[in-house]
Amino acid sequence: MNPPKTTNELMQRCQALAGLTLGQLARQLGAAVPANLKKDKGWAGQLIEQALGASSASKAEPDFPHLGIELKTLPIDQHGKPLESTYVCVAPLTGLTQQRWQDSWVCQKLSHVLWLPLLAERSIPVAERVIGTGFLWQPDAREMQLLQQDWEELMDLITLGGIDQIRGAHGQVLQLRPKAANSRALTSAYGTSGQPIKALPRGFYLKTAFTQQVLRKVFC
DNA sequence: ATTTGATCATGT
DNA sequence: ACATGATCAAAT
Repeated sequence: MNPPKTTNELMQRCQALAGLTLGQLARQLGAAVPANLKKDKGWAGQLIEQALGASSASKAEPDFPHLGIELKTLPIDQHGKPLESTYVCVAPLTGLTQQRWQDSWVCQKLSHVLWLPLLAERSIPVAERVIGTGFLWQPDAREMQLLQQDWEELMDLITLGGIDQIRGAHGQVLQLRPKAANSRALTSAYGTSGQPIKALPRGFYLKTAFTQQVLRKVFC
């Protein structure tokens, strides 16, 4: 699929997907549907990227560079409640330490998101899971402030060497969790005295309560 | 090893 | 029941 040239074109393609099951979409694209997502956790997201013409899979860029839009699927239950926290990006444990919030990876990624809800209760077979109505979102002033607050708190802990004290429970809307192949993976970080150490790579995630509010604003 | 896409599955 | 911590696959 070629990349959409305009936001309008992107949203039209998105509309065309609403109501389809993953099985129907996979058949259109000639893709096989896995029996479960245990070993294909990103399958649905990548299928939808392909359907919409996202051009930068596996690159550190927005999904639609020309439009500056990031695509995120959002697994929900039948009541519209997010089933999972939403992965945003990896956390820089070294390097860009004096970064301002406005320049941060998190802020840039979240500044323009195309959310695509996906009815994905685990009791529903993968092929029968239904694609919802996608919508464009930009954080309002209140949401932006909550995100910035949590980001600054977490970045302080990282730069002050508190990486191994950070747990998922930190932060109101944004949390820091492991993001690695397994718990033995290591990357560079700062220790409690500022010395270089090796630590488990982390990523930023949006908590479900936050994404639920985003959905409510749009559908209520 | 990193960054993309996330969901799994156990502990609380 | 739910969130936290752990994990899987592909591309680079």
